[in-house]
Amino acid sequence: MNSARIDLRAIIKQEGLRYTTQREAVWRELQSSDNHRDAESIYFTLRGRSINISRATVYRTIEILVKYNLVRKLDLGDGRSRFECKLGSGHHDHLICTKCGRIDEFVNDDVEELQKSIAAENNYVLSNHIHQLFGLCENCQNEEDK
Amino acid sequence: MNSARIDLRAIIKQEGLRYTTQREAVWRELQSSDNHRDAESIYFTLRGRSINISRATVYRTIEILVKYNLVRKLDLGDGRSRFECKLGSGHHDHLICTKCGRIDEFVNDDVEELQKSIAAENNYVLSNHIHQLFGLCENCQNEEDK
DNA sequence: CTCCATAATGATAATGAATCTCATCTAATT
DNA sequence: AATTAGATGAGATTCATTATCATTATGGAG
Repeated sequence: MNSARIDLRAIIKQEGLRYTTQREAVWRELQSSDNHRDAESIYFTLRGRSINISRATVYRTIEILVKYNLVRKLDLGDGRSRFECKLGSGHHDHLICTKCGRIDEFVNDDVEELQKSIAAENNYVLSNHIHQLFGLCENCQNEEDK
Repeated sequence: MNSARIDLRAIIKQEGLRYTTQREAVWRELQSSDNHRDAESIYFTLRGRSINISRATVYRTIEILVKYNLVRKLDLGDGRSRFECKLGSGHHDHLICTKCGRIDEFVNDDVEELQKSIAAENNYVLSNHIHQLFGLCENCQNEEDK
């Protein structure tokens, strides 16, 4: 895998933007931590590490990372956006436990193929999709039994 | 199809709730109009018909309709919830044009089956899902050519 | 290395959807 | 018609996110 710092710096520079400590910090945080992080969590983690950053800058930086396809924005239905680094893992969709909030990822090529035919049948040119399965994860099913 | 007014009144009564003009109006509006309505649009439509109603009541009524499975809540990714009447159409998912906002519906049993196996493989008990395909509709593809 | 234009930041105000509060109103039973 | 608990409306509140704008700092020029 490429060094992420170099990747971002290159892109940032190429666009005539400036490579700042805040932008680097957000990008590192998104790479090093679990996926499905929300902006608030990133904000507090960085503040906790004595990195000067504001919420606005967290959002602004994520916006850039999304724009340059380094980060994917997720809407898991709980009112806040989640973000995941796109390096190091291919496309996947999500299973979400409605009880404990656990998030699992899945990949299914058959579904992807069907999406293409559905789009074709309806004369759409597909750009992306949201596919989320909600239910009870294994642990929470067992909890229900008690 | 059953008379909707009777349906709602019956459910409302059965639950010890009260059948009000506001609740009837929201329900009628959701039935008679296109799907994918948002709360604000319902609010203004009803106000435009000289029906006394507040935003809060629109939201409260929709909450009841969703609870009793008469209405489905949709999140189409534009920051506000949409609602569609569940009478008169079976389960379906959505194709959304990213340019003009057009919304089409699709049904695909193969995908539904695959969702079940994906859930099973991951030891989830499925309760619902979100499946949305984003892209350019036929009209907007043609616009691009010009 | 210093200067400097201007991009980026931070504090805070603003926005917008959705919910909550509470005084007032009204459905519906007696 | 009286009663009472549920329902409503106006407005306040919340929460995530975006906009504003004065201040700061990056990075190329000299």
